[in-house]
Amino acid sequence: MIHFNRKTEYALIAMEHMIRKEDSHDIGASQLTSAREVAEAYQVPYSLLAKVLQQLAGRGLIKSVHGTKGGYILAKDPEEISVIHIMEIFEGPMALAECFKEEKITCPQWDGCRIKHPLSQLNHKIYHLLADTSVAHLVAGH
Amino acid sequence: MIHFNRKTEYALIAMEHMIRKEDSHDIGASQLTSAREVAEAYQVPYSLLAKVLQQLAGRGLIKSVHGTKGGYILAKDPEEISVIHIMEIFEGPMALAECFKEEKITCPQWDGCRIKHPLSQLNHKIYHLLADTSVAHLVAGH
DNA sequence: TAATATAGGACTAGCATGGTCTTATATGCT
DNA sequence: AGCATATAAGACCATGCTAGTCCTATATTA
Ligand code: SF4
Ligand code: SF4
Repeated sequence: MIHFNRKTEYALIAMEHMIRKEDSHDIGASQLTSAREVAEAYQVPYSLLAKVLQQLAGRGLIKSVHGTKGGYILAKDPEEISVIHIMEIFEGPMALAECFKEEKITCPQWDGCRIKHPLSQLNHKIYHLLADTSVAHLVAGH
Repeated sequence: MIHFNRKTEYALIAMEHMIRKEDSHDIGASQLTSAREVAEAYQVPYSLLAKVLQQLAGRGLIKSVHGTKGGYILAKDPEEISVIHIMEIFEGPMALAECFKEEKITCPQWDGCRIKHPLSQLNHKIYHLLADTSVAHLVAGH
């Protein structure tokens, strides 16, 4: 089926939260966002969210700060981060059909398959929809 | 992740096969297509394909003929059958996020969730891509 | 009556998802 | 120094879905 898994959604929720926080320009307020802060604000399981943020940090999308008063902060322009980028971190390469993401073809139907080319076109259209939507678009008013 | 499951692919393969057969206008050749014929032509597991075709017949997309020399034949204009229609038979309602297909909301994040509206827009765009692609489009040259 | 087709239910191995728990480490505050 | 709190990372697990098999019943033709 076509759907986001929870990790992707939690990542998007957290990113939206951090973008909005940055936009608010609250002088004095820390720009850092901790996993706990997001977990409590949106009722997301803390342990799982923590690892989601760790992965985002590992990919360089956000920067982490250790220790008390630590947390995360955006490391890139949110306009430059696409929804498909987040998705592929948590769900692997997007492919409507298995054969669209494989080096060596494992699908037994491949030889005789006559639908792979038209489906590949659909695949590209959906991919570009997701690639053309940045996480900044998720923030209301953007 | 965003992908078709095998049943959907097998259904699309079978539909494409039947459309092409109908287009060929072979006088004398039976227009009926058996599950075994498709299974052998595309190396699809017969038992599984049989049930896929049964479901398509149950939904009225194809008509079944019992007995020896029986099989299936298209019951509707393939231009009028969308890819999303086939998908939703085998994978349930399409929804990028769970909350897009529920009557009563079960997602714990729903109240505070700020990404559901922008994601819903994405959802509709993808849905219409799939709704605007008919199974007839899958046939080469269409 | 035998062969072959659809109809449909029961069952299962394997895998992905979504989650928890534990430990290690870094940092700020008193 | 010592504690509280933050990230980092791995092990572990319950549940549900996927993709498939197998078996039986029924309809039709030769
Ligand atoms: S070859 Fe055809 S059946 Fe196999 S994965 Fe690609 S599209 Fe699907
Ligand atoms: S409410 Fe938000 S988090 Fe919950 S399913 Fe909908 S989009 Fe996802």
